[in-house]
Amino acid sequence: MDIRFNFGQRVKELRARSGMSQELLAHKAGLDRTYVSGIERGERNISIINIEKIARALQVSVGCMFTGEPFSASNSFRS
Amino acid sequence: MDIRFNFGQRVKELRARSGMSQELLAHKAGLDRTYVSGIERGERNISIINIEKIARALQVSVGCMFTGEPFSASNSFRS
DNA sequence: TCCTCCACGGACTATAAGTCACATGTCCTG
DNA sequence: CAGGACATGTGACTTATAGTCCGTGGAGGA
Repeated sequence: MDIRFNFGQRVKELRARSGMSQELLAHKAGLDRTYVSGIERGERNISIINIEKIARALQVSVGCMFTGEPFSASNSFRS
Repeated sequence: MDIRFNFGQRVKELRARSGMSQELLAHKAGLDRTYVSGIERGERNISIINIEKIARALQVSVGCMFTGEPFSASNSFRS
């Protein structure tokens, strides 16, 4: 499976969970709406800096973006 | 603070733990040795596909690359 | 001295970032 | 039904930078 697709699905899931539109998420992350759309569709090979922007906008940890865990519990220890 | 730096430190840590040189890691990941060097020094804005390549080469989950967890305990995405 | 490992640079090429116009579809409301 | 507001998909495009390939030099170990 393509990690871009999985990541996109994860973004979509987390965004839906917080009730945001692509446009609002894009605005919070400082990105373009169509760019976020491309990410969710798995068409963008997003870089680590933009991954972090998305995570921040979604209010989850970056690690959380790559797990099925509902919340950012992954950073339980350390920091 | 800079996610590139933190990611680089994490790569360095995991690589050291598995006793690989930058060159070997680069070869396993299918990347250039100077590029891996740049990543570890926090100078590279690596993309998600290459993050996955590095994770694979290090035999850990992608999520593991962003946590302090020693092993790939949480694995929801798979190839 | 050789050898391995790594930081770092210059010069490229490949591709991500970022933006736009427009299309589609849904759900309203007059 | 026509209209408007809103959410999203999509192709095309330019600019910025990711990523490669050549190298040098230094530290440390055998």
